[in-house]
Amino acid sequence: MFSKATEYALRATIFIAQKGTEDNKIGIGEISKAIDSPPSFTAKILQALRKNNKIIWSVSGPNGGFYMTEKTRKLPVRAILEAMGENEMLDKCVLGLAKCSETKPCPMHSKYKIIKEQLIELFETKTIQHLADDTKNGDVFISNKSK
Amino acid sequence: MFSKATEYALRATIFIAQKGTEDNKIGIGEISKAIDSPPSFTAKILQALRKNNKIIWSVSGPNGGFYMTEKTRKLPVRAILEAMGENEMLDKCVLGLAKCSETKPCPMHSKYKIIKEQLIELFETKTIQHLADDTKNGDVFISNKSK
DNA sequence: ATAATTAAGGACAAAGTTATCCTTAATTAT
DNA sequence: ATAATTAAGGATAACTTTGTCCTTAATTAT
Repeated sequence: MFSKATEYALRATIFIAQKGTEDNKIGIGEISKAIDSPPSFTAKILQALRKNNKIIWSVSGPNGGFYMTEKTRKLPVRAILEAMGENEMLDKCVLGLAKCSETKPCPMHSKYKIIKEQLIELFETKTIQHLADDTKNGDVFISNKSK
Repeated sequence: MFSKATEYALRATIFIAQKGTEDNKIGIGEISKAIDSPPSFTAKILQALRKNNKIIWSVSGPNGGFYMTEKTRKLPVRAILEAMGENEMLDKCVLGLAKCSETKPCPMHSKYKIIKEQLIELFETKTIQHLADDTKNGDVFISNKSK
């Protein structure tokens, strides 16, 4: 469904939402180990989430790391997707037709549309906080590595 | 949603289903022009659909080209997706977690599952023939090029 | 048989994505 | 102030996907 970069972005953000606060910042090492992602690549992604879209926060230096505020935890999952440039995927024609539309629908259009609307609804109503809460006591991420 | 290769595969197959019969085969030139895809790349894709999965048929030589039989027109859209290796996408975790499952669900699992099931249902019930019929008198494909 | 036409298939090129490494900047502790 | 720690950012490498080109094989028409 999404690119690897977006998967890492989602996992990292959820993890940071669970554990990262202004006085308990999390380093890229811990994050990438927890969510099973390549550290440097993940760092780039977090930079983007921070710089362009201000979904997460960070500070350099000892005891530095990443964290989130109450405010950004309330953002919908879609905010992460937007930051990762996955917006197109949410309104694109399944057949990749540029001109597919209500008035000139491709043969999948009407049925696919209904499904896509549910996806959008899901990503817009679920917040980062919701996802963090749903896994607070689980080890969904940690267990990813050990097959 | 899908790769470009898969988009071309879907469009090409629908187009062939509409126009290609054993005594009216369609050349790669006409196909790629109609569906707005790179000819050589599309040729490779059609080779695969032919050779590995026998969704379409072809013959070389003058008046050669691609066509479909009644039988393969009745195949579900999913057959094309399988041929294009998009199967993984239909049962993958949104977050890309290897271990996400019913017993150890990621925080998107339960809601995403419902949507994914609809997608699978759609691709399994819609046949290539259905899609061909739905656009028989339209110029959905041809119009794709001219913006 | 020969020439013409069309798909098959191999080699390769271009572009995009994923991933690594190294240097710089920011921050903290001593 | 200095040293240590951590993210920021640039350069580049590895890999995948997308796309092109050329030669070969198959088929048809003459």
